[in-house]
Amino acid sequence: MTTIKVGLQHDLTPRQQQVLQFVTSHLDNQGYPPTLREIAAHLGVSGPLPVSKHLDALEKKGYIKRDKVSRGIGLTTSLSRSVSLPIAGTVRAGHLSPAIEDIQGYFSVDHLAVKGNDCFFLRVSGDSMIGAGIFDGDLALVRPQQTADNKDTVVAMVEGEATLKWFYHEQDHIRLQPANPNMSAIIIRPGDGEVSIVGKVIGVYRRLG
Amino acid sequence: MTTIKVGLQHDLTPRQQQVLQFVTSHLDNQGYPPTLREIAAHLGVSGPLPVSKHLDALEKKGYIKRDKVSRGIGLTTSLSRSVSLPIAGTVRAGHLSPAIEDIQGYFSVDHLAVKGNDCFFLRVSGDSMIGAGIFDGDLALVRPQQTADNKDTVVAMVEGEATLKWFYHEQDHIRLQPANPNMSAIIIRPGDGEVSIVGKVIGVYRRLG
DNA sequence: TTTTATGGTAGTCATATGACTACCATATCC
DNA sequence: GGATATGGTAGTCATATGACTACCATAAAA
Repeated sequence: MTTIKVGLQHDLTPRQQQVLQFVTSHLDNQGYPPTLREIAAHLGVSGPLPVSKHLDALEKKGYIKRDKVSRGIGLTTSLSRSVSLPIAGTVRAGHLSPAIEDIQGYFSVDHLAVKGNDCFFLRVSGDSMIGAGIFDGDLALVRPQQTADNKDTVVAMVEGEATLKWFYHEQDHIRLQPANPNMSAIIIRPGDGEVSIVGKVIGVYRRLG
Repeated sequence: MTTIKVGLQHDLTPRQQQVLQFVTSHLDNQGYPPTLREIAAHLGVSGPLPVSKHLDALEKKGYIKRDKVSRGIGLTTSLSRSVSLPIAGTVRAGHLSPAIEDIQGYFSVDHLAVKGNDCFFLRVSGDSMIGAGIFDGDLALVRPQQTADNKDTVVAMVEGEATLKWFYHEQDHIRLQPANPNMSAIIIRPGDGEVSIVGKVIGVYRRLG
């Protein structure tokens, strides 16, 4: 029971694990795969041939894909695919405030959590979405889009300011509903000012402890 | 203010954008970067020199990092590190249940969110931590540890089963407190059974929409 | 024992590849 | 007009690099 095996690659020999790990870390650090001789140097062996054998074994076992070109090593494991997205400033979710500012930093997230390639994070401030489990300080993953469906959590620009609310389109108006019983909804009717949906919140990340 | 440049690459010429996009897609598809001549062929130009110029421009603008080796192109965006962690099964946060099972999959998260290298994710089921903004279906990022401080959210093994609760050490007993007024705390006194802390919840990821 | 898989040394070879020179065209900026 | 940046053609060159041959050692399997 309960044993958590974190990438142990049971069917690999220790040497093959070493090679795979080096290739992976080289890709992480340099952005491109190592040459056979670079791997050889890391292993402490003298020629490219043993390395080539190990890579062949790794390919046969399905861990990598080789091409007959320089640095022609590709990881088949899409495990480690992630996307680094900018943290685009702060949204005041309680009271309205200047909203989205410049990029504060970057945060990586699994590519499966992201749809499209223009998503970004916003750091939430305020308690207006507390009922939706979105707290002050959380990172909201936002996908830019102009439309929204009812009950979507959206970032809406209202009179030049960004708000994080539930979105409801009702009859002749849009209701921006905070998930907090102490706060009241904002009703926007045509002509009340500029209202545009910046995007939809498709994920939330919170750090604890 | 307010301009969100999410990979829009405003400061790139169309040609430079083409190059960057090709490099990115080549990395996605092949797992390693293209050569200058492969990029040239894609652009429809005849020699490596224009490509080299474009890559130099991209490096100067901070989009890539070049090395003077074959395929020595690394994306700076992927340099912000992430870690792929296993999703180690399900924790029933409401009622106690068999707890941690085998690995369901993997999920990448920014390395800054992880302390240590033996963390893992648990998929939450149940509503017992709803007051802490941890909902059914959320991914809880767990750092294994034996100790816990008061008010920490922990994964505790109680009589062979895993629970997700707030941890309080009081006088002669441990109180595992659900963040849900409809549920009552579990009091464990020495001799009541095996109680061990599996780990502390250091992050929560939730997918919306 | 023989075979097979793993893991290694030493070295050769063809060529893929980055760097470079020389030159040109077209814009934009001051 | 002159300077500068972008974008390109044609070609050369040194070497990095994958593939290969020949040979060896060890351990496990048949």
